[in-house]
Amino acid sequence: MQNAVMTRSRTAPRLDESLLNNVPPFSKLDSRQIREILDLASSRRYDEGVAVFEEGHDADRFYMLLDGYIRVVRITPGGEQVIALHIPSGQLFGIARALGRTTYPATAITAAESIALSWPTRLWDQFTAHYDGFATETYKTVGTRVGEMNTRIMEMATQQVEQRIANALLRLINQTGRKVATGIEIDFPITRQDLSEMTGTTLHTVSRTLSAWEKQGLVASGRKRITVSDPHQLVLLANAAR
Amino acid sequence: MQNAVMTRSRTAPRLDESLLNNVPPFSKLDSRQIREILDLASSRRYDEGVAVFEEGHDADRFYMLLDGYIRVVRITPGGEQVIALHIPSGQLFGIARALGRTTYPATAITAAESIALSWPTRLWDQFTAHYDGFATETYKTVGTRVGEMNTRIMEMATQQVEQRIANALLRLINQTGRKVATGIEIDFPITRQDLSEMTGTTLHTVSRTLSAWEKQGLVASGRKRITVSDPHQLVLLANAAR
DNA sequence: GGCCCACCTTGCGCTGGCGCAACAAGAATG
DNA sequence: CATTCTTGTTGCGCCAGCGCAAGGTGGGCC
Repeated sequence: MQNAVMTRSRTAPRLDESLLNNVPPFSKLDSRQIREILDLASSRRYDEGVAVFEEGHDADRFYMLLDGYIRVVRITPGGEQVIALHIPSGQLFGIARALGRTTYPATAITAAESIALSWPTRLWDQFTAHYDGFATETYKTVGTRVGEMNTRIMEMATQQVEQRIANALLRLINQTGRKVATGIEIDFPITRQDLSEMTGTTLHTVSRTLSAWEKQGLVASGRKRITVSDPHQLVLLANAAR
Repeated sequence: MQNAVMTRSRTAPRLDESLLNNVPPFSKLDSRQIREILDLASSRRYDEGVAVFEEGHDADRFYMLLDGYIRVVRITPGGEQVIALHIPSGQLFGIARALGRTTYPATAITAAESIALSWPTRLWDQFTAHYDGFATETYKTVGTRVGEMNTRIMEMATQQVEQRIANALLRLINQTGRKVATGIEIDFPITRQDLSEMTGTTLHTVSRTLSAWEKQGLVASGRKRITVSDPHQLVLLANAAR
């Protein structure tokens, strides 16, 4: 599964400081500090569908997604996948240390071709101690993700499948949407199967639901591609009382 | 809802140091440090069914549960409750700061009569900076809870109602079980409704399921009381392939 | 002791969504 | 450009679990 094409920064030209300038965990730092951090980083490109790290393995590195998208997944004993989160570029991931863990709690798979920086986990304490705002911002990230998980639990406990799919789509276009002529498109390849793994249903039901919405002009979709043309209507659907 | 009976430590005798001696976030501290921490704490007793703090309110204090049980709940716009977690004694809660938040993300309700210490949130940074192990241990707590939430998402996405109820029961007896003659009893009052709010189903289905298990001798239950007599069998049920 | 209220049980009919199955339509590969 | 693979669509039958409704039971309170 792992792809052979990769580049370590040690052999490549120095990374540009602008990469981290506007990224929350590093935004309070001055140019010298960012230089230090970049010099310690490895940079690497990942093909689509490749695992960056896997659930249960030693958390020996933590990551910062520069470009692309990451899907955080868990596999049941029975082999079914569940998608826990999507991570857009500009965010840290694989930060087991922030949760007091020594192994990764889930698997990270690229949803599109991606580029990520990474550092050895032993630098984590150094980062939190020396770099102003790093700790605070990472805990905010954790907090946001916890909030998202919480919301999903509520949705799964109380909502109908149709509402859950609507909510999942809305979350995706909020986090990773790209404006196009006909609406907002999800900016990485996503299958019905993926959506079903995000909402705890089957690809059949997702397919049927999207077909129905397409007929109503709410969405336009094709192979691995979904465009929401009427977000407002989708919000109404998502909040519809049972 | 809030109960009138309460005691602030400031007016009561000094709290005993043994209270925090074996509690993970404080276990590495010496007697002098524990004294300092206790002198800053307020202690208070809560009746069963009382809200300690509420979702969305300013996170002005953080808490340590000395005795009793806490239910962490969220309410949907439609008014339905979902139980996110149970917190047993000896754990911190209301630690919005550890998630970079300024408001509580959920409501904490006592599941039984409880006693908790609390400190103003402005002391949080002081605690994490000065007290060895405090930060590490609290992030472990966060990590554990994130793991639990994650597991619940997986269960809700992939398992049948019966398995989810079995898993919820097993989690409860692991965290808060008390050995009795006929098995392991959940150590605080719990209704079918509560279980349904933990598993995303209805009290009817929970009632039917428990009745069936009772006939098979797996559990014994009464009003607000559940005893698991055959945990092993329950584990088999929880893991049963669809 | 008797009333009331909160909690629990159970029967019955209905339906949302699943599982199966067969097929369609691009994309990728040689 | 033929073949194969992956992804998406749709019809159909079925059933787990829900909603409704009616009734039971134990505890707390006047």
